[in-house]
Amino acid sequence: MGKTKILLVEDDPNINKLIHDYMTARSFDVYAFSDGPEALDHITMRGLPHIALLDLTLPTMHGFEISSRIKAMADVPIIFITATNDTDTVVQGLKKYAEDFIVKPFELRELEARIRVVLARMPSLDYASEPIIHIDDHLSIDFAHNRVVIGGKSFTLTPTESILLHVLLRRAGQVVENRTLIVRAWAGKDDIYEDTLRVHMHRLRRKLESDSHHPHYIRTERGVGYMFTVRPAEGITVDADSADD
Amino acid sequence: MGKTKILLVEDDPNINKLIHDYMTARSFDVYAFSDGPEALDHITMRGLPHIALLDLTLPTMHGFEISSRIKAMADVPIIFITATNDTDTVVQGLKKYAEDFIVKPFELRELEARIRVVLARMPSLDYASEPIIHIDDHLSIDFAHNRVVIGGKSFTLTPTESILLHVLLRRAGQVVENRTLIVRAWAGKDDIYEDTLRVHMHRLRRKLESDSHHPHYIRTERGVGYMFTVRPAEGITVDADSADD
DNA sequence: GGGCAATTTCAGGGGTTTTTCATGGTAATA
DNA sequence: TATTACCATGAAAAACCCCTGAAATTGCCC
Repeated sequence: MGKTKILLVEDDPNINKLIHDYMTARSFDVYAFSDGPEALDHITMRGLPHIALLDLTLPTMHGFEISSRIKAMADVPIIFITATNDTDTVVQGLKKYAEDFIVKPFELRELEARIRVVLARMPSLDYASEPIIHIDDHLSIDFAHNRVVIGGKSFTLTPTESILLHVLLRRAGQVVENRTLIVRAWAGKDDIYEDTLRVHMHRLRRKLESDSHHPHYIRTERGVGYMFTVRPAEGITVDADSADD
Repeated sequence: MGKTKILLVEDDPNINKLIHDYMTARSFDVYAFSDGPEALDHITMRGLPHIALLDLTLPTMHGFEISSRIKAMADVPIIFITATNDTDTVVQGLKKYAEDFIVKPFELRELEARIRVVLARMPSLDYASEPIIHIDDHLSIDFAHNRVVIGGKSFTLTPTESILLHVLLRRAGQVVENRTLIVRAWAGKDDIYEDTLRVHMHRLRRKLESDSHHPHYIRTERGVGYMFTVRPAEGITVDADSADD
């Protein structure tokens, strides 16, 4: 597996170069841009990064906007870099979009430390590095374009479905609690009920499960949450035999 | 589910009270202390919080020290509150101990936002990430997937059974009182009778005892409670220490 | 505004889990 | 042995959770 990919969007050339050089020296792969559209184009072409560092005030597109677009594709962690210390902005950003917020001027060491903390909490990010993820012979997923290909057929995922699938995939083999799924897919909102989650899981299943009564990929853990399972070969060890109840 | 529990350690009475009152008003359960030892005692007595807010400079115990002790018990997320903006301290803290760092003076809204972000990105501090526990040659337990494998057969545990087994296992070799089991499995509810507990223990036994008349693993201590016993020599080592009520 | 896609709410049904209840068994005590 | 308190067990009722389709709502683009 390759290096960790950082998407950087910062219009001040000096700061941009500083971050780029420092992080590159710390053996990250840094893709640096000075405005939102180019960065989003890059994602469309080359796939998702493991983490995004976004300045807030940019020439044509606000950092929040970029963040929304990225989050509509997948659950990519975001750190905002900003010159303003305005509490409203910070709170709004944290509530709706970001995993962290760092205020200029800052030291690069601190930025690095914060990046690593965030990444440490986001397991299995290898999925984000390949433009197209091949789950097995039947299923492959392209998060940058919100598409799944299953048994030759191709479906478009809605933004919500996309995030849910991404969160599940990132923790493949572990049960992801309903609460966690809701928090990640509907960050900031507080009036989302489990019923809503169920409906979305249902439609996600309809797209990638051939037999929805015996789901192959997405498993329900009653009372807890859902789990993405990668069946036979690699993946997790679910003990050879399972006679089940 | 109950409220989110915050452990607060801050020796400045004003700030302490401010945070306590604000977070309580935002419907968190706040356990506030002015020094490390009392806070750690509280954990030993009353169980782990969902998140800890720690000041760095405290009378007898440094915030880093408290953090180490807590992290040694469980993966509880930590946010440091500090007056210093020293990068070395921040970096060191983030690297080794904390999920986030907030510098005084700060607005309570921002603290709340950061708490929520940290909680949202934690993989849930339940027993969801423990590895498979091998009790002996016949029995192994996988709490992450709520399953037991006994003599080649695999059974799924219901949530209640899972909790009960988990509590018993953590104190393997000791008798766990009925009342304790009830508090653990039905935290918050107050109309649970021992009869109910017995029925659940019965069904737990049916799943992992081959001869329910002569139970091998779960022993009844008449008038007191139940005890999980690991028979011969090389049983498992279930952490000697445990912090519960 | 009209149309379209996505989201959310709602309600029925099915299955599982939890709880209660009733009965018989077992250990301690006098 | 009789009594009492506690426990095991099965069965049935109640509560709960999830699936699913359909309708209502929202949001966006032309």
